Amino acid sequence: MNKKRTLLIETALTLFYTKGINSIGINEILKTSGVAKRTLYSHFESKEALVLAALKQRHENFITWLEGKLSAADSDPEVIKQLFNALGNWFNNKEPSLGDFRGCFFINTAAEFSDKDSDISLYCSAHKEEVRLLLKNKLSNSSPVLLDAICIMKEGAITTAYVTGKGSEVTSKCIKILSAL
Amino acid sequence: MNKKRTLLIETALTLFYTKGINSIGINEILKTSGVAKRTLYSHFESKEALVLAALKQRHENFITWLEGKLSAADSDPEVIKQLFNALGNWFNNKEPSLGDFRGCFFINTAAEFSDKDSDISLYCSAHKEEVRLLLKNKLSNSSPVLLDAICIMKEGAITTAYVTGKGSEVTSKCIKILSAL
DNA sequence: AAGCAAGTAGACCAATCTGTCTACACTCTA
DNA sequence: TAGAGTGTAGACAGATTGGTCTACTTGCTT
Repeated sequence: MNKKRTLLIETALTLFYTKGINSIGINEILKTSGVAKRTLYSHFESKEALVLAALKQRHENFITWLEGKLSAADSDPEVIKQLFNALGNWFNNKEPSLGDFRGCFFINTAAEFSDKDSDISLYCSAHKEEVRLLLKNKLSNSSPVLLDAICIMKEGAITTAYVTGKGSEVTSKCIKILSAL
Repeated sequence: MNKKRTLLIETALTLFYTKGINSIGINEILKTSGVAKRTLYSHFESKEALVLAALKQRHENFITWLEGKLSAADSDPEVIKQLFNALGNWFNNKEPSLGDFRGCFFINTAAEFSDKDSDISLYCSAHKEEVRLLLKNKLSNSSPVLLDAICIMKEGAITTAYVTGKGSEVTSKCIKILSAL
């Protein structure tokens, strides 16, 4: 069934996200999941196919999570507050559905794959576009500048939290700054 | 002399930055630079040592470049304008001293190395700290919030430009947003 | 009960990885 | 002119990579 397939994707996603795609070999995914190599290659034609499946899984997890976090927000300031508070939780490992924080999986993956035209890089770009669209639909369409500001600061907050490790302070600063706009 | 050493660092930096550290083997650096393997290992005790040297080189290049770009700025709005215009040039490959744009070398490298306590990850974090310090010294110390905003938006702009490929529009948006603060 | 799909374990392959080592060549200086 | 220092070319080692293949087992369905 797709039971093994699902297990492989979940295992791959966890390992890829926590260690980086190039640092995780197929054999490690097999060992962790307990699945045989033959089975993996009957479900996925290559490691790249598995990577794409993991990206897709993460994308769905993230979008679902984000929609949930923003569902109660009914005004622009409320969207900002809910969004960055949720991000702050994530940075501090208080969002179990997103796993232990190690930056944005799509930014990290794009950093590992230099070919901009590869399916993997294109998927990372498309993910960001879809998150932007989600936020756009949540905001009053009166201020396109606010959408830009939120998206740019969101990326900045994630990157800053990951690279510098100071994730606790960043999000409240973002809320303060964006509220002043 | 340190001629070979310099050549190795420059070659390594270019290759690491354009392709990613885990995607570039020692042998490729040797082939490109024309240096013998024995020579490399007489100058650097491991690949990691070479990576650290390349990071240091990039750090110095970047700081020098940034200081040059901000030297004429004598007010906060001027700093913002010069900074993000310079970043915009970088994104559009108009800053030869920084090489073909492939995001921030330090963010990309941090994404590849998951161990936060490794020398490599620590160097990436320290680089961001030093850039922040440089900007702090350039700004009137009356507004700490502005410094935060600039730093977060800088990271967001770099990441957005790299992952989505839309680097042309981002920086002018940043200037507009920050000027409204 | 038969047969097929989906699984397992793991040997194997060719390539690539970092790093070591041998053997030799050049160039400066004492 | 002798020796030290720095370089070269590349074979080699041992581990690991993604991926293929054989031979066998399990479990569902008709």
